[in-house]
Amino acid sequence: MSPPILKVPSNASGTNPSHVSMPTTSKKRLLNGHLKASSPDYEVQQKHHNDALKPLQNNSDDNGAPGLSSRRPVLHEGLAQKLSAGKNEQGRHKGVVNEQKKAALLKLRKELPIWNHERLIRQSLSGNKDIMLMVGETGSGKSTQVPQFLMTEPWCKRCIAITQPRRVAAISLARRVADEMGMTLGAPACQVGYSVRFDTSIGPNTRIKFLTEGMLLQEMLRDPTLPQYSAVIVDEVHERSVNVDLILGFLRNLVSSKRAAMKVVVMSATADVEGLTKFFQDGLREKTISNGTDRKATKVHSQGTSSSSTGSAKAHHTKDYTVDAFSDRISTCLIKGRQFDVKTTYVHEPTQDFVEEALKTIFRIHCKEPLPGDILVFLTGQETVESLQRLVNEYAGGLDEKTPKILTLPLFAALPQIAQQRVFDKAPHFTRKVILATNIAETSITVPGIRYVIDCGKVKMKHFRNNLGLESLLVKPISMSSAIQRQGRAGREAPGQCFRLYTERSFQELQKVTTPEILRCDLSQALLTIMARGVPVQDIITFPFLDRPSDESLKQALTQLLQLGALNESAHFSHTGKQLARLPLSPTLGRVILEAAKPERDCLSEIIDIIACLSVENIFLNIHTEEKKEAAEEARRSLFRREGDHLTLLATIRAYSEEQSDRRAWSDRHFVSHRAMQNVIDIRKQLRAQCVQMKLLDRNATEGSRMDEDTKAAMLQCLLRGFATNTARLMPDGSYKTMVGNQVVAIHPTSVLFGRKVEAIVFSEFVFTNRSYARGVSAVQLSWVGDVLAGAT
DNA sequence: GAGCACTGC
Repeated sequence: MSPPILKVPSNASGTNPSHVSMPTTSKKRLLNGHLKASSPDYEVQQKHHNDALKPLQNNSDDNGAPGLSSRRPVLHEGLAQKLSAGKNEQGRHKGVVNEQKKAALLKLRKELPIWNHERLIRQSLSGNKDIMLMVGETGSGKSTQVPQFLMTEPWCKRCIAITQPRRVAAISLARRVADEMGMTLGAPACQVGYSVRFDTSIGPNTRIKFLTEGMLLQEMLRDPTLPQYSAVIVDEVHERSVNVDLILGFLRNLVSSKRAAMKVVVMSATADVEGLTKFFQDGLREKTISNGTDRKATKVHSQGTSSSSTGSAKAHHTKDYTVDAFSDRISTCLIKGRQFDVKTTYVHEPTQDFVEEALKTIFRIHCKEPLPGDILVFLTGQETVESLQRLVNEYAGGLDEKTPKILTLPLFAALPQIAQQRVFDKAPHFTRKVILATNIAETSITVPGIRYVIDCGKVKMKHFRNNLGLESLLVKPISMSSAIQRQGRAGREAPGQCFRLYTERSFQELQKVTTPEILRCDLSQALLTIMARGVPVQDIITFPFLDRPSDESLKQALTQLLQLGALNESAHFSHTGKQLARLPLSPTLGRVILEAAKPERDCLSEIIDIIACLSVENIFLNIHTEEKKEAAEEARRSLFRREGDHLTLLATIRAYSEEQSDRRAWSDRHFVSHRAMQNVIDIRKQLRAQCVQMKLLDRNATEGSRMDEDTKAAMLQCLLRGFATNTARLMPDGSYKTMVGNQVVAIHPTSVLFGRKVEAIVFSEFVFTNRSYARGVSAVQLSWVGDVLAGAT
């Protein structure tokens, strides 16, 4: 196998590429065993980590997290070090470096707003005080300092867990805290570790463990009481992911049940403190009252009114709990952040076209305000980003020579990493950077150098419609907290300005906080998560949701789980349900896996490959230009299968796997996303391991390679079992109508079956834009659909 | 003949 070519990111602004040292990279590639190390994402990580001696200077968020997200696994420094030659000397050297780092960092730590609160924070969790709610504004240092304050407390005998919504944040926080403690992340002696999907660095001495929310939930599957931890710190709660809501519910039960000695810290940037306090007080109160009284009645009393209103829990709770005997077990802590003033202006009249308004505002700022000071524009999606970019570039051509130049930089998730990285490069001389971003810049990526923010006031958001059972993406007004978050991006390094492309009146009318995800998504996976961690079906109604989803959406999710067999006929959580919960997949995709493992189907290896493809974003690149479109069609022809998109995916992953020399070049040739394919390979590996562990797959089973007629039929029937309700039949007029609900649905133009007429189809995705579309489509026999529908109901 | 924000196991 010839080594892949190492691509050093090159760009016009002349960034020093010296952070990519060839020996290290080759070493990592050897250790990883395949092509991963040559991915540009890895280089980004290196760059940040080598900057450890000058922390908080760039790209560092509140947490010290690098701003750019990377999905690629990182190898542990400790392991790499052990395998390198002359390790003793290097180890000593490392020790000196560690001490130097530690000393340099201590100076910076002492300047953090949180530093003077150490005693108070320790006291807040001493004795019988179990819960602390902490509001720490951006830049307060809470994520890095609080675990270090607490780890030496007498009650802290075991590990401290601290959860993060994103992988990069967990990894870079761990690295930062290890540096502050003078340790080497990944070395056996290190007291700091992390755990994220596909990548773990935990040693025998780990005392502080950063992990993603999903990972903590995964650990609860083994033991819901989390006996390995003395404390759990839940960070970034204001983002209100489904997982964080579930974790808070479990932790409330845990603390109030007192089954385990457990301290809980809830941290947030803009928390609704009253709502959270009330939430945990209710838990403690409920437990006390339920001693000897009617448990059910108490539970209904304490949370029955929490309806699906979009606001926080605050609105429902009034005077009866304000003075509470349990409040001494809960403390609150407010830490000021480090934020410069941001002057905010509004438009006087509501605007029709925010792209045009943004264009005007950009040039108004550019011509009036001196350098330095880059502009960050918040837009809704790729399309608005690209059209504004065209406009700005067009107008920038007409600027006179005395005015600084403009460099426009797009920023959205679908953009290749190498292009995302450009927002971190220093602007060329006499040039102002204008970053055109989606919501990715609100939470995931912190762009340095921003003094001006332009906020269109809109966001693209997913909504789940219960009655139709489908999700759609809609452009919606942002919430007030989101507007404040965007505004704050202008004041990270110096006083800044924020231009809101909406009126002050519209701002006042915005929803206070963003509707939590749990109120607008399909709940089947969340319910599966809850039940697999020991909550019986009938107790779901009393699960402590911070915001309770509507009965209707709960019922819909239960119906879905019943159809998939996660609940048996007597509505108890079944063995199938337990198995589905162990798979890192949606319940429907999981069900397809379980079906494929049945002896009469016997196509698990093949199905795992297909499911791995379905659980990443599109593996085929979108083509924009006409000539490329033809080239892409030609190149992909060998991969297409007439049976439909699922077998096409299987053919693609197989061709990719068989490519031994240069998979990146293969991907480029076939207009396939190399990044997505690397992800597919990781997921396939994880799914195979999980299936082996669950005794569904033989350890020595070969990778999916069969494509005979019987296997093909078996695969499609497995897909049908998971997607029984995503089926449609051909009507005499040539349209397709769903078997359940009799709705018209069209095959999406990106499907290989587009324009074809087959008697019936099964599809893995249903999207609603201008009309209803089926995406991920395969042709099936009508009789099969009849069978599966009869069987499932 | 379409047009998809962002995470995570």
